[in-house]
Amino acid sequence: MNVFALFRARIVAELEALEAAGALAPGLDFARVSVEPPREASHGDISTNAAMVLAKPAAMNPRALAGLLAPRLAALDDVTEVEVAGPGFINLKVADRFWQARIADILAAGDGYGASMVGGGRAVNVEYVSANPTGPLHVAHARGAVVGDALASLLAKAGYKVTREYYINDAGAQVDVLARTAHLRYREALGETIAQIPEGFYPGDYLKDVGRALAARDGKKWLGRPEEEWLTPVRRFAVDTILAGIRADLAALGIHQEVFSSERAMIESGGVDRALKTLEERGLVYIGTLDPPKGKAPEDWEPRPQTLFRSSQFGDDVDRPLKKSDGSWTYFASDIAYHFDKFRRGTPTMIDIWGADHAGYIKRMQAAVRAITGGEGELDVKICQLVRLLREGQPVKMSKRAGTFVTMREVVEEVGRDSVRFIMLTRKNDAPLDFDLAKVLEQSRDNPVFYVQYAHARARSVLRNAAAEFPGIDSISADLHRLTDSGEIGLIKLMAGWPRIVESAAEAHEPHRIAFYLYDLAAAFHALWNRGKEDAALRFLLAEDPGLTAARVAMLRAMALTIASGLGVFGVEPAEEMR
RNA sequence: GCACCCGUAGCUCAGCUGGAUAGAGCGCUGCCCUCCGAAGGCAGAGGUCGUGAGUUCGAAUCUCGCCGGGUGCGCCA
Repeated sequence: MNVFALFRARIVAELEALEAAGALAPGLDFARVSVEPPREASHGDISTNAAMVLAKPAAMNPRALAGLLAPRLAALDDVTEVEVAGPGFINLKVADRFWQARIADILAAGDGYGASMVGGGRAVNVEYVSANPTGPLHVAHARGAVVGDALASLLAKAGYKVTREYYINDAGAQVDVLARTAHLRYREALGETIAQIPEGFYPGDYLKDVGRALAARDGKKWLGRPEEEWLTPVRRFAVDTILAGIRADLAALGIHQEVFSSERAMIESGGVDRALKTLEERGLVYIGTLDPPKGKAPEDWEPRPQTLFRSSQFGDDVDRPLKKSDGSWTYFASDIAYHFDKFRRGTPTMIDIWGADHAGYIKRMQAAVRAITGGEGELDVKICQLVRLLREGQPVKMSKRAGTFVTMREVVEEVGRDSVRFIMLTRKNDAPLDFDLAKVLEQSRDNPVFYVQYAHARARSVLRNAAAEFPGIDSISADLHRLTDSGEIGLIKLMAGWPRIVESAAEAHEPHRIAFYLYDLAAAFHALWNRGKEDAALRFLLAEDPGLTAARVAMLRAMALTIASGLGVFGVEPAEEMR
């Protein structure tokens, strides 16, 4: 239950009653009425801007309107105090008994606590990673992988019907380069000496394995044969092999996408022709010549007529080419077809997770989606900025050219998948991220992974002690009204805010908010714990007061469940104890 | 040249889609371990939210112009 949504409904009901009574002008739009926790705790538990946003349309002074509404809100169940503050805020204080009762809700919901139906079962497609099948995943891919996966889980928790998808770019020139390199390594595996990998080939050692595997499967079948004969089968073999490795890398991070879409398969089944025909029917395709990019004109620039898409009609800066000068489709063309395909599969809402270098591509893709779906489809693109890999504050050297880049797998093996997943979500997706391999293993408040896990482990530790020292303790039927300390009520209020966090983070497509929420929740819990050191009456387990102990055990169970629920969205296993 | 992203405490970053006196961590200063895990906690100092206008009851948040940093810019994907 989102308590703010609950109170919003109650407040709107009172506004409607005022309308019915003729105290307010009829036909007011309540859409802008928000009900939120005030930033300052001293302002109460719940705050609404209703009087301020309705003042103008109601032709009233905001404070006068607030004066009309406030007494009605004061009469609501569980409301103990109402004040009109500042320019017209109405602040409510809510009775402890209301908060105490939330513990029972959380225990009933279990680690699914926070699940919501705001998504209404609407279909969403989240496409992420989609790295070229030309090599193993490296750390930068891990960010997109984790962000996409967590966003998908978050949307599912908020009541959307989510498809997790990976787009295989197996049709471009890069997979031909892959095939040629694999063939070279294959010759090497069969005894030829390859002095140096030529320019324009993939230098990474990982392709030696592909060459050996091909030799093992096909023997000398492709030796001394012209490229036309082996290119297609070798390419297929190499792509399949690399892709299997990528899937294994993703599995090591705990990521399992249910749909893997092949660009090549889509092209071969006529998907691009179908999509372009649709655009043509809408009159959005023409032959034209583009201006050279200003300031950075390529040396070999010469104007050429091309098949263009009128993306500028849909918010893009210029029209974009659909065909290369040799008449073949551009990547953009197949990407349009791919998004059209996702749309036709029944997901008008699409989210793509892209790397930083693709930022300049967003406008044209969104333009294309709007155009080809007749405005029914919607594309949101989340850009994941670079990950700077550090160790003790010093940059870890990476060089993709040399083929010695740091793979995702190495990082997962060094620090563990849970740490990788959590750290990747501690920044907004569009902010660069520092990932310090030493810090994530540090046991200090400075390391959010540890800090949040520690809170969970501490709570579980107390619960284990409770089971040992109070056999048969019954936290389910505990008298929750015994939880009256301000720290306890404060912790419960934070826990009660979790469903709202889920809903707002899901709607904003911002899973990182959960990381900050969990950190705040952990901080409140650690603070409460420490107060038990100064004041023995605040310790959770009290031999002389089994009733209060039972209530506190219920609260701790709820705390652990809330953290587990949040970590669940991240795909992180909550720790039972720290080692 | 154009487009997109970013500019918040000495450093690293939050800021709930426009709300009230802008918040954390690190670092600095001073405290709290006979006691459920001190791997933690409490308190203090530290800010013209890059800058100048605009929009309105109200701007770190929205709009426009500058300044600074990053990324990208037909026939790569």
